[in-house]
Amino acid sequence: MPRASTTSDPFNAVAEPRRRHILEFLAAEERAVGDIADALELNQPSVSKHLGVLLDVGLVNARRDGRRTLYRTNADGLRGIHEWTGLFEQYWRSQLRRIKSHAEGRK
Amino acid sequence: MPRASTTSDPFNAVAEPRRRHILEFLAAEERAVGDIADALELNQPSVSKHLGVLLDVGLVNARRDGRRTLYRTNADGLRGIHEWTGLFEQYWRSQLRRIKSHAEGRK
DNA sequence: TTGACTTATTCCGATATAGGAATATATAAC
DNA sequence: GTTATATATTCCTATATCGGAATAAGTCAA
Repeated sequence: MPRASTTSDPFNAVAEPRRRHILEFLAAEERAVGDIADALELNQPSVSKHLGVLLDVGLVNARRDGRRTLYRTNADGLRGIHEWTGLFEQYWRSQLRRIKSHAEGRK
Repeated sequence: MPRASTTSDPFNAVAEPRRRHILEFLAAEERAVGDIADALELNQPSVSKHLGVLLDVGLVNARRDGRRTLYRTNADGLRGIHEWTGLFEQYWRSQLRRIKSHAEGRK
């Protein structure tokens, strides 16, 4: 079986670096496809395809404006990932404590 | 070009649901491969392969104990993802505020 | 309508999977 | 040594990608 579809969930969608760049670029304000392509130095079809994936999993919103389509990051779609990784925070914290106390020469 | 290698970075490694389950299972304490396979109802070779990926990107640590190999989640490897998604927290917060104030009938 | 502009879609090729089965390797027990 | 146990690796197949090029589709202007 191949890897799960990127359209299936946000974890897969953000596994692609260019899609992360797009999400960063669209976080603060909506942008047209061409502007994204220019800013990130990608081909227009490539941008449209990545946006399609992000749209499918709900990580961006789209709005038509004349002949342009304006996209913007839907940050709420990233909360699930943030919360999942947050489950491990206690562990990396305690590990840091161990390292720290060791460096300080304490048991 | 295909998707980036799963061994290249944690984002790709956690895109696979079974690997996320493994990380959860190994968060609190180290476990042997067979125990993981039993608990998550996976075949042993499948578990070994997933652990190999997680080990390559530094998301687990391994330790030999007789004929067993004990693995444990290295939570620190997940901090990068947590921090990246955290960049968007201000946006989902402000969106929640908008929704909330709208629901309360305020402008 | 015709043409310009913007975005979406299709077709293609190359490749990195993930699972299953079988096998190899390593360690312990007898 | 031989056997049993635990884990890693190899080989195979099916499939989901990603990028590039070309094209289609939607929208506006004259």
